[in-house]
Amino acid sequence: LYSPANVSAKPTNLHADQSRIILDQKSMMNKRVTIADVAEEAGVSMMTVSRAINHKEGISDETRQRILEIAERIGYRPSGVARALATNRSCSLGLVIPDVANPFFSQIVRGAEDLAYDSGYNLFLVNTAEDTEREEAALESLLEKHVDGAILCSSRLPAESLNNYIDNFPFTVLINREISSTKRNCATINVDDILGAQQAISFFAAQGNTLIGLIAGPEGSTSSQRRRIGYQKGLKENNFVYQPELVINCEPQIEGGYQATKQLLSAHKNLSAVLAFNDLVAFGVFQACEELGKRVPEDIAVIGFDDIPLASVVKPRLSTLRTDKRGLGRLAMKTLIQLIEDDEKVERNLTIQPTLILRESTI
Amino acid sequence: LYSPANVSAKPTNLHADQSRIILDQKSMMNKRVTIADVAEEAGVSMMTVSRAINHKEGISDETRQRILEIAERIGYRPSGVARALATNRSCSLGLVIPDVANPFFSQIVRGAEDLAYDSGYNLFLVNTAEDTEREEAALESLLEKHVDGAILCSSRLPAESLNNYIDNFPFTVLINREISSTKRNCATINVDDILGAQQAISFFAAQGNTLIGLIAGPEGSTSSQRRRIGYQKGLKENNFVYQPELVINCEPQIEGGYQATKQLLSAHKNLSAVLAFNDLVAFGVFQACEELGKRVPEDIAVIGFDDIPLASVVKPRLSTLRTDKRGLGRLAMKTLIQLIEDDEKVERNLTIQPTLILRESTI
DNA sequence: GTGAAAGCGCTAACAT
DNA sequence: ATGTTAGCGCTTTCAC
Repeated sequence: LYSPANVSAKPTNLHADQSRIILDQKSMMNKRVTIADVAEEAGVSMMTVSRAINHKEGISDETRQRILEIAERIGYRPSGVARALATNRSCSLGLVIPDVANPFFSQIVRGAEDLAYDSGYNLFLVNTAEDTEREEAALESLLEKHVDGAILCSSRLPAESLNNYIDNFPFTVLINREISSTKRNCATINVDDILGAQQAISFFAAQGNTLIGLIAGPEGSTSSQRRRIGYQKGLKENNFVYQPELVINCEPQIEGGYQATKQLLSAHKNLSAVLAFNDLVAFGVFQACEELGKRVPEDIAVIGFDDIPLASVVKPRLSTLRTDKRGLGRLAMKTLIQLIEDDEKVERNLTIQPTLILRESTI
Repeated sequence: LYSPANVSAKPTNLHADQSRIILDQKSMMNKRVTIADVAEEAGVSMMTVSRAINHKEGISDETRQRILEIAERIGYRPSGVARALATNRSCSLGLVIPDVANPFFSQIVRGAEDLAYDSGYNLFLVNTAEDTEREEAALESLLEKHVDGAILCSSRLPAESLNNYIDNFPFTVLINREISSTKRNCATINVDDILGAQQAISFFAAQGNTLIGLIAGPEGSTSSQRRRIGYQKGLKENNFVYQPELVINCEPQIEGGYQATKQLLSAHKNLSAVLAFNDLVAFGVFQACEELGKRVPEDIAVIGFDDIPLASVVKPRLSTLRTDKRGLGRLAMKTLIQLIEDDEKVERNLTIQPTLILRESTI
């Protein structure tokens, strides 16, 4: 029955055949190849396999090599789920934004995902659609998914609720949102809207404009409020009088800018410059000017905010305050990963500066 | 020491106090509140708790209610990781696209994520950056994460590799990519690029154009190949001669279209119409035309593909073959979920038609 | 350098 | 209607 000849004849093949049978059975039953399978095939314990695949020490190079080859051969793939349960680290992160379809946010997503990928994390993406309930539901689901951290972009959550979630997540990074007290597990990154608006106004002033309007976007938005403050500071800086009637709120899309501009221009026909809440609103300004027979930039100079990709494509090409959106996404992700990796010296409150890009909508 | 009086005096409070101590200890040690804590607090077995929180039957409404309240009170949150390990279902899905920053894909993402959210799934988003290695790495990571299914968008993977991944994922939906053999765990959704391109060419022909160029996008892309076929069919249909030198490949962004157009126009100065691979490429065509002093549409008519939001905003407004991107994303997600939920009658090969939208870039 | 045992938090299958 | 047992696939801790 058991002859030495048989065994020594083709031991490897026998072994391989046997394992193939086992693996075939596994695949029949739709079962994963596990660390136990690798261990059995290699004739070592599961621990040794674990050490090999995780590149931990305390194992000879020779056995590691052998185990790695076997793992490869029998099609072993580690289970992130099991690993997450055992280690309490999922290597998944959350990114919560209002709307990926908005080019401003999609650029942020791209920057964040790039870095997450480079760092070995996967990214859960969630859209809130500016809906608080949906945002809370999303955060709950991320909490259940055991994410190692999350980036929240332009969160509309009330302060109390937001604080509560920050406490529940291991780590969070907030984009364009401030919190009252500094927390060890939370960092914020804000675009310096005030400075940006100031720059625009100063530029307008230097060009000899005296009557400068602001199409201010949605009243409730933090960015809108900050841009209005910058507008006021810019006027003061240049010794102009702040006239509230030259400021008008609107929806942050093209149509909003169009309506607001028509209203503003009908009341102030000698307006010579307009700062728009964002680039889309600025496109609305263009439309209204065209309709009213005002030339841009000869009659009216226009500056937008954000520099979305098509700002440089529309006619006239739009001058705007550029935010490096992809860089912002990368920075947020870098900060999050630093927090996770317990980097002591990571800055908790970052500000990034927009850059004034001059194109054809200003002289 | 132990007097019945003490016990009966305020049993509930004692219990509550005790549990609070336990929970405080837990939170001190940064431990999760588990199903076992709820079970202990409620004085039932873990199974009963499990049944309660999962709304399974075989439990009285009364106990379910009581357990749910306790769970809520002590801050229990189910562990998706543990559940995934036990059930072999993660409630996570993967979405693999070339680039979220591209408005075509970001709209698809939005549609897909909306439906995933409604259906109780979370979505891992991955960008491939048109890089095959990165795509494979992404798929590997999704496999490790135990996703219940994945949507692959415009995959550049060689057929063999793609087939292999399809076999390894529980379910996949392919967008804009075909496979040789129908598989039970895979569906495909394709935009009818051929028909779209044909329509465009026929329209150009009807307008009296005789020399029509194609800025064809990336050579490896399926869409590019199909659009080229449609271009050829369209020419043939209208009795034009196919001249390969009027077709030029490029990167699928503005810059690519710009470069390609400059090249094409310098060699063929009498070109009177251009079909662009997508809207971004078409914007690049605009830029090049402007630089070369060609008016659109008077000197050159342009049609794009996709109809991204700003196609209707640029000047001139771009005529284009519209795809309902958000609808496509929703359809892909719906199909994936149907596959997962073992819907027998789900169609494995879907095609959606683009619509020719005429604006100002054509006469 | 390697292995055995226990456990992460949950649920399927089988009791009762 | 509720409880018990035995995992899911991996890592941690301690032993050798």
